[in-house]
Amino acid sequence: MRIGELAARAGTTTRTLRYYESRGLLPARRTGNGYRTYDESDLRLLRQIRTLQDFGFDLEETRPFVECLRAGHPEGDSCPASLAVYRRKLGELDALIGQLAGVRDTVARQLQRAEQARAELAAEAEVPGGPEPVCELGGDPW
Amino acid sequence: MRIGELAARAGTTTRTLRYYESRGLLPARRTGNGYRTYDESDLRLLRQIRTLQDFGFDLEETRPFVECLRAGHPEGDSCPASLAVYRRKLGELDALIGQLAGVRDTVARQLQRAEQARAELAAEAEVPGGPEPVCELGGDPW
DNA sequence: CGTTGCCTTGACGCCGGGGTCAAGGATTAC
DNA sequence: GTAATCCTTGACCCCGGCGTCAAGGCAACG
Repeated sequence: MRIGELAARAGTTTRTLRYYESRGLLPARRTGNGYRTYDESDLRLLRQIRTLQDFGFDLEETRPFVECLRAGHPEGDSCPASLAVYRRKLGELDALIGQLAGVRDTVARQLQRAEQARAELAAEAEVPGGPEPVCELGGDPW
Repeated sequence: MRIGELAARAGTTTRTLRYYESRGLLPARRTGNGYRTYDESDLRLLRQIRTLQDFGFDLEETRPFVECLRAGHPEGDSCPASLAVYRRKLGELDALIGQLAGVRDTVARQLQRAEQARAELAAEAEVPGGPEPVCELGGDPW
């Protein structure tokens, strides 16, 4: 099969395939006229790459999986190098998620605070000298 | 104060300040010799920008906060436009965190599966024809 | 006077993962 | 024959947020 068909079957573009080839990730055989030609096993490699890319793996991080498949293993993650990438990625994801969760909470608190401040200003403007801010720690109002 | 001092006091670089100015975010007055000159209020604006940037806000997203401060409000988030950015960012963060959590779980499962497969292969190789895989649903082994 | 150290503008580089021409060759279809 | 698709390589573009020169001006110190 030629590049256009492979691209279509993997749901990507010819440009992407040539890019992968330029990175040494998915080399192609050539026919007499210089056209790239691929077979079903290339489609498997490509699908492996795409799956990992969709997970947010860098292109370089897919390389161990591709090489594992090319070495004849049944799955791209049948090799230690692939497992190592999984583990590293898990760590990165945990770190990133934790960091984002921290930011999320900070932003949520800032929003709360700012909304509260605006509400107080609005109330004060509506009834100038009107309802005092309630003291939530109050005992009996003398 | 001049650009170098402002940069130092905000923990950033002169290049960054010129970049912000080129984006219209932090314009500078000029002295007679063409040097940029800033005052304390500029430092406040800059700190606001930097804080939000550290949270992962795009530069454009800091603009409402800066304009809010420049309009004389006590805080950068004292204006509705800033609150809108907060809310939008919260949504984005939640979506992103959820997505990353999904990927994290998928990767974790893949890792588990792949490790399990390797362990089974190793066991089989160690005692060829040895311990059969246990059938967890078994009744009596006839 | 020279040296050092700040400042100015302008312009290119980087990173990842390709998109998007451009100019030309090969094959197939009619 | 020629039109329509494919294919080839090469090269520039994009994004955001700056880093990093380059070439030259202004100020202060000794």
